[in-house]
Amino acid sequence: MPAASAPEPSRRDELLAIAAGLFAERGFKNTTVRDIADAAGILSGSLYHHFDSKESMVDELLDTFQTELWKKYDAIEASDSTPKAKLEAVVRASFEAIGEHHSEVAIFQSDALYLATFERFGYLIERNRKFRTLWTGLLEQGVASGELKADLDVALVYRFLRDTVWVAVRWYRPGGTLTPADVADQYLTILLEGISQ
Amino acid sequence: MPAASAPEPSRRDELLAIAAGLFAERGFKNTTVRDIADAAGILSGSLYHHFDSKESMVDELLDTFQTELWKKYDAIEASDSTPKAKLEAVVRASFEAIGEHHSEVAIFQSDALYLATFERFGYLIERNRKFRTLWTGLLEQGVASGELKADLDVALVYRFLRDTVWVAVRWYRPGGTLTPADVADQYLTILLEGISQ
DNA sequence: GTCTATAGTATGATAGAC
DNA sequence: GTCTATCATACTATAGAC
Repeated sequence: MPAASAPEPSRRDELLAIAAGLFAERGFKNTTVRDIADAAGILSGSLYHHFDSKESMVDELLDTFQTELWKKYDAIEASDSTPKAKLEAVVRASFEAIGEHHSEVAIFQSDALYLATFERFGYLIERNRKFRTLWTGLLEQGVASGELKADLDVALVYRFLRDTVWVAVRWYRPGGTLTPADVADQYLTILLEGISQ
Repeated sequence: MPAASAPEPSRRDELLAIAAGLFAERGFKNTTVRDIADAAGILSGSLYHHFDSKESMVDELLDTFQTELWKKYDAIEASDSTPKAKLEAVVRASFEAIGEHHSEVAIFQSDALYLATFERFGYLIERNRKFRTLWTGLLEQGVASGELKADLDVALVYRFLRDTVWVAVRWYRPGGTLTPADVADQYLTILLEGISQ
């Protein structure tokens, strides 16, 4: 019976984590099943005992991560904070996701556009729409409530905000001196107050 | 004799432009030489009359674009504006580059990290270093001159600014209603003043 | 759960005719 | 400048032994 505090990862989970690291580092298409098998110390054919295909590996990674993220988003949306506070909360939750699911976010940033061209990954497009609806909604409510500037171009600020948050996965390294909360604080300060003296 | 106002593109230039569009749209690795040839209406073997390899195509695209961009950066750096004005100018020049060399910027954003692992593309790493030196230098000078907030974390603001500018290539479409100058204006306003009321 | 062995395909690139 | 034809290699995936 494994200790409750450290559930033993199954071999399958280990392999998936190895694949995630490689996909994140060099891209889905640039990672071969042989690369994954090599990194795991087995032969490529053995991978197919655990997974149907290379695609199903990345599918499982992205779906699991997004499901978890949306639990947090839904809770924030359902809370009774002000629009601005909700916006800050979803930004913080997103930076936390970069800290906790670094590989998955990196894969999503690099390969989602390509993967979304296959029917199998159609859910990526649907989730993207839902994401935009949530974030632009909060911006619009913030403008309406007077917490944000009245003359904002919401569509443009949305893209600015979205990109600013997720692109941080390119340089942020979990386990360094900066916590996700630190980065979120600084990003929100810049976004809300600007850098001008 | 071709008209001076519209120099005829050579067949080679046409092929390079076709390759650029495909690389930008689906990534370097996801684009095959057959894809490029198909799009040009020729067979893949014929491409090798014009280019040594697929790599040399992307090499030429990135190098040409970066050389041109650095002419602008160097001129801005050498001007006698204030640090803040120089910073605004390099941001504007970068958005202009997204407008004028959309495919090249997109390729750079998607594939530079992967390509830089080959010696042939070592210049990408060197240029990246030069870029960071220029931008962080301007931020530091802006803080020193009192134009920017004194308590800025320059390294973090640099990454924020850099990513915010270049990642716009993902959604910006040249020829739409927004000019690069429009986008630059809005981005700079957010960056300098923030979105808080 | 992993290995051996291999099928089937896609890919970058080349040689020589037209 | 393009085509025909093809090579050599790399890739995903499968079948069956251990």
